[in-house]
Formats: sequence, structure tokens, C-alpha cells
Amino acid sequence: MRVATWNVNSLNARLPRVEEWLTEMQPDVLCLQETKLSDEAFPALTFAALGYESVHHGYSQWNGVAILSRVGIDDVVNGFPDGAEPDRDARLLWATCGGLRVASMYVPNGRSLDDEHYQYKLGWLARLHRVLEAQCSPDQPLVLCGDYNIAPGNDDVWDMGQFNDSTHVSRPERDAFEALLGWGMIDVLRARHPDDGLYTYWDYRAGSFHKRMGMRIDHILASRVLADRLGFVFIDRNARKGTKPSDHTVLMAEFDL
DNA sequence: ATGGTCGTTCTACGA
Repeated sequence: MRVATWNVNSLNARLPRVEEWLTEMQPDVLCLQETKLSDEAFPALTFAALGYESVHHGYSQWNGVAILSRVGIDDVVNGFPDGAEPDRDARLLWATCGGLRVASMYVPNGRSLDDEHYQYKLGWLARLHRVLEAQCSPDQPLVLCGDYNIAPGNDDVWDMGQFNDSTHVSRPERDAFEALLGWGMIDVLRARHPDDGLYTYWDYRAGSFHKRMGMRIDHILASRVLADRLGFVFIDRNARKGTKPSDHTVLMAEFDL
């Protein structure tokens, strides 16, 4: 089973690229973030025509997450299934696809360390961790796919000197990421590729992509039971090239399921 | 030279 994740930065703007990529790469599951759509506007029929069932969780022109699957979509859940106050944004969507529990996640950006949004980000990550502890097991087949807005290590940004007192690299954010690993998840890209310079996001400005000024902030975390079923892991830089790309590209992993 | 773009949407703001 091949599982991919892609922050598309507006599905309206990116639909031709997503259709093209699906047709060429034929993943079994594709998680999307930042669709920037309401559920009513989500182009499910377009994906159905390509052989994919889909579910979407979006309130408005901001945020929005989706899961596309050609191996079934069951037990769909929007947001945090903890019975508490619903998240203020549409950032989390769960489904079971071909026996694999899948989450498509758009973790809050944080904006800056002194912004209220940064506290929202840390609270969001803590809440995710509590849901895992209460309702999931690292011995079930589970993948948490999406834009974490966290660069877990210093090799995950092009130049740490540019990130003093910045979000995405702060100790509390990295601690939250490591807590997911500590609970029993594996960073599949790092499990296969120790190299530095492996990024999933490049700012549109300043020719960042061509200068290799990127960040590895999109991740697929897989539960430890999947560790010996992990095949290739691949960052598709081609999806960041060409006409009207997203500022993020696709991360894809294969599992022997 | 310390910016640079692109998405939402119409005026700045978010990333």
C-alpha cells in the first residue's frame, strides 16, 4: 500500500496538479491539507472519476483536510474524537483505508513564539497526543500524515542560523513531535534516509526551491507495528516544479499490507 | 539590496 501526503495550498488552485499527480503516481491513499474549501465545494466527483473515494473536512476558505483512497474509506471522524469542545479550525480527519487507520493533519503554524497561535499549536499537539494515549495503540496499523509545521531536527532546515527564536524549530514544538515518537510512532522518512537536505516545503519567495532553501515539515509517522512492513519512502520534488505548484511537495511511503 | 510569492479575497493578511 502506498500512502502519500500533500499540503496543496488551495485545492481550487491545485486541482489540475493533483489530478495529474494521482494519474501518474497511483497512490492507494492520498492525504491532503490546506484545501481551503468548505465540504460543499470539495470536488469529490473529480476524484471518483480517477477511481478514488474521498472524504473532506472543511468549514471555509481556510485550512481543510481530505483523504482520498482506492482501497476503501470507513469509520470517518472529523477532528479530535475526545468529546471535548470541537477544534476551532478544520485540521484533522481520520479514516480507515484498507485496514490502515489514517489521519490527515494540518497542525497550526504558530506564527511566532509570542503569538497566541503558538499556544494554540502546542495545545493542539498535546491534544493529539492525549487522543493517541486514550484511543489508539502503537500495535495497531496507524499513520499520522500531514503538515506538522515542525522541523524535528537541525538537518531539517537549510540553515539553522535563520531560525533563531522561530517557530517550527523551537524546543516545545520538537518536544511535542518527539512525544509522538516516544508513544510509538516512527518518522518513516528518517527511517529510510539519514541524509540532510531532504525537504518538503520551500517558500515561494526568493527562489528558495532552486537555492535548496527548504524545510522538512511534512511527515508520515507510522506506528511501530508497521516498522518491518515499511518499504520505500520518497519525497517527490517534481511536484514542486512546473506550473502553479504548491509551496509543499508530496511525501509518499510504501507499506507491505 | 536584508526583498523577492502566492493563496484567500478586494485590502491586507496568512503562510
